[in-house]
Amino acid sequence: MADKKKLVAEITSMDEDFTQWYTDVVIKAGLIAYSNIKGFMVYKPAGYALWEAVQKHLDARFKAVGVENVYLPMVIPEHLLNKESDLVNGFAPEVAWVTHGGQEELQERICVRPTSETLFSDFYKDEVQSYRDLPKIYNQWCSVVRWEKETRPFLRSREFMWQEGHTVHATMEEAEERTEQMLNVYADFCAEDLAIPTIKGQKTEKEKFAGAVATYTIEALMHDGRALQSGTSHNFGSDFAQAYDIRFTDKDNKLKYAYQTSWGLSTRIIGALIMVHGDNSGLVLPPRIAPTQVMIIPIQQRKAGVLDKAREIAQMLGDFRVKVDETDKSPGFKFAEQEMRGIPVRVEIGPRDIEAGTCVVVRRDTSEKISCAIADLPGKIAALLPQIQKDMYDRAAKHLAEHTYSAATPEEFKEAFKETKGFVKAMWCGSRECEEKIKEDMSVTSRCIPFEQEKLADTCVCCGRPATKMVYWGRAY
RNA sequence: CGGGGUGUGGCUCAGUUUGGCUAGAGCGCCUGGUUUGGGACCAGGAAGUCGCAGGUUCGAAUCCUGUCACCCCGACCA
Repeated sequence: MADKKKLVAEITSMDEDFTQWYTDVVIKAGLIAYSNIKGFMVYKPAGYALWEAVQKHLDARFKAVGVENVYLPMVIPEHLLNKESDLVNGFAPEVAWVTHGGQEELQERICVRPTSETLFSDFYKDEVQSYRDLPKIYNQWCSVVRWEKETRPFLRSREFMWQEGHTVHATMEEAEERTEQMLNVYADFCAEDLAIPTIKGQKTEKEKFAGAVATYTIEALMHDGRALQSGTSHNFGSDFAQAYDIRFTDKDNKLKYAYQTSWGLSTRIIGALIMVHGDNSGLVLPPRIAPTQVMIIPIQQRKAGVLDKAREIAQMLGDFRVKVDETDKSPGFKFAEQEMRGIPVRVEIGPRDIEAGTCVVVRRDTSEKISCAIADLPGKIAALLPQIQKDMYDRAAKHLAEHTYSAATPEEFKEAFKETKGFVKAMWCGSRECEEKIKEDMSVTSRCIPFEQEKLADTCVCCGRPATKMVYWGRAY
């Protein structure tokens, strides 16, 4: 896609400056407006519609595996946050504090949730008494605040929307099963709805969530070769239960600590959507989540019958999310506009077509133009949308495969990151020292220990000692 | 938090070095008309406390001091 002719001016070419390209797309596609407060974004209709689509699909997948939605407070009193030390240490530098209520200074300051493990734990403490109360498979859709130093639309904002699932179980096995199950839900959602292939794996001790026993992740590869953590699922074991005193009486009449998990996916995924599928003309949306799937563009719309025909076609395509661009702009402007916004299919209809009983169908992802009899259009679109969805996934998967490299020796490892942009698979001894040294020397981080392991060599690419795991390394957003 | 940069109509900027007359341009916006198969054209119009505060001066967008915000590059993070 990168070599495709740039059809839209005003968007910086991604080969020239990927960061600027990203910002241009976000703005020109009408997704975001900057607010007056650093790191807080306005979601414009096109941007919010994407989040609504993500919510709709993901929520349906949650419901299918027994998840129930709840809503908890957005603020946490300090003493409650302080109960779990790893969590506090992990998030302390970036929480926002409320110190006053009106004019009065509060006795105890309260923070705006950076994540809700503490609140859920405190809630479950009273809610869970017996094994009969378990499990609880709850989720909430909300926004959280983390006072980041550097911010970017979708990828890192100080307030971001997400869902956070929090579960309690009677056994470690059940918690582990749920942790893996939810990671799979995320991976399937990314692959099937967003057309984004991901690598499933486990975070290293260094990269795992503060307070977790194990963190699983799906890692996606952006067009510029950088990685993006796209969803995470944590198994907390009984650590939080011990800190927050979540105990229940089991079948054997013994008092036991419960086991917990949490899992989240945020508006950051929209950044992935942009950076995996976008091109130099702007956004490219997979049909399944595109708020508008088909845009009908009338040509010479003032001529008698043209607009009527366009509306008639919209009626015919009632099974799809379809719109007619009736604005009084020139056709060229409209084409460019719809391309920037990433609408999967464009249908052109003008006097010439009407006379011939045809229309022109154009794919956003390939720019392919197809002439189609108007009568055949519903069938054509019905076949085309899934085809585009599949092709987009295949292209992204091809990009991922072509930008994943293997390194067996330290030399190969260094060489790989000198030239290549993407993931590098390499063997690792499992020590934190090596992980830190690699980060220091090459400014890349371990992305995950993939579930699908390969044996590339016997020794660690850093220290030469016997290797225990194969790890994906990369530069991350 | 360290390094660099920028604040002038909605947007992108010129003007600041060397203070001076009524603060400009392009894009966008509004009105009317002509247009329409890859970002149309003509005519007219609206819109700016020059980031904010103080100072120097007969006079400040321009000089000085302070301050705030934002952007980029690092360290930290979904």
